[in-house]
Amino acid sequence: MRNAEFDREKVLRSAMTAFMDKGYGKTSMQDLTKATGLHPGSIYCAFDNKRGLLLAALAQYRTDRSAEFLRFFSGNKPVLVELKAYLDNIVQECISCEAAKACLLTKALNEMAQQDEEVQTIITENLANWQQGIADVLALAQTKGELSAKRDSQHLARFLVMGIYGLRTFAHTHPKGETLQELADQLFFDITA
Amino acid sequence: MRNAEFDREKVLRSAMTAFMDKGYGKTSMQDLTKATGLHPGSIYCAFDNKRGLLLAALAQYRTDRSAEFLRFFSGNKPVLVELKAYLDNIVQECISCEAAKACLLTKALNEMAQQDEEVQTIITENLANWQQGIADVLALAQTKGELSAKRDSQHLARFLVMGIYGLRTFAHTHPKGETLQELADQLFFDITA
DNA sequence: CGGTATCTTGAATGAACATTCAAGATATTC
DNA sequence: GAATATCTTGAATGTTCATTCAAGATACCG
Repeated sequence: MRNAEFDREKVLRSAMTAFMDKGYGKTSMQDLTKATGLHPGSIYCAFDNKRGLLLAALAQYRTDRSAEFLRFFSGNKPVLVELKAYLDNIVQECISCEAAKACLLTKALNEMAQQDEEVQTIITENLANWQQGIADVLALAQTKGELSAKRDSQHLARFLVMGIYGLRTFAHTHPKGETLQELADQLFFDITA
Repeated sequence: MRNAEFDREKVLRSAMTAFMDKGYGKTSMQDLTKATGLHPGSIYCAFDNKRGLLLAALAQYRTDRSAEFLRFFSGNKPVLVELKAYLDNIVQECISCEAAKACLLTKALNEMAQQDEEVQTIITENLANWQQGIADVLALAQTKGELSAKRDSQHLARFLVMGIYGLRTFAHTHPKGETLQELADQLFFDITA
């Protein structure tokens, strides 16, 4: 008997980064062996193939992002304050990482659209899950009286999610930080005012 | 002497569609010969290589989109009515085409980010040009008194463009038409109210 | 109508790639 | 410490792809 030597989470996070840098298609197996430190045989043993590694990386991404979400919405501060911090963090991500690294889900979604139905389904479910998280947060803000209950929280969540998608695409064309922050502020205002 | 036999515009539009369907990387030369009806040699003769064909297709896309823009903003109706029709048309595009086909520029931008600086520059310029077109339209609406001049037209244009980017990404996850229309309506309201 | 410049054709080329697999290494068990 | 089950290694494999090029076809000119 003998156990695998590599740290699965570390490997998956390296793979995530590689996929976010170049996209799935242009990330070669050689890139992945360099990024993960694993040899081809090990990758095929552990994840079946390149696509399997993508699926595993997507699962890890979901886990990591969920944990991050819970950290931001711990309930220690007013919901809207937490939401503002969450948005500001997204802006920082867009500025600091080289733009492309913004979100594995949307990056892969753009690339895989109409090509790999299973991957697309997984990504769509993850994004729907995230959107529901946002809707729950907004509904909580409404019951706490921080946010007007006039507009449906699901409706607001859809608009906010759309805005965040747009913000990330906008960041590709406009690496200037202040513009992104201004847009995020406007988005927050339109949702909460 | 002898002239080329193919119709350049038709060829470029076929190439555009092919690139929008599969993305640049996954569109093989075989796909392109099938889509354009040209043999490899002819493509290389006319456009140097696959990348040259992409550049030519991007130029054609810009031309086509500019013409479409002018058609929508001809000045026959109130600016805001024209703008609403323009947005509704984008929604229809997202619904009817298989989502991926939404916009060659953003699709290519997502794919090429951090990889082909020249292509990225061309795309960014095209998008900036489009954004300025929107800003001009909004400024016109302000001088005509259709739109409050309280918010800067450049600021409004950025927000609208961000929204449209987001709408297109949202369409990938949510092919349902009414949701997209609702989002577009909300976006129009937030800009004009 | 013949000559020629240019275009078209599609098989050939070489590079890059995902994947496989047999040999080597090493932890665990008895 | 020997046996063995499992993991690691990385060169080999076969495929796919962008690109080339020489032969063939065709329009234009004199």
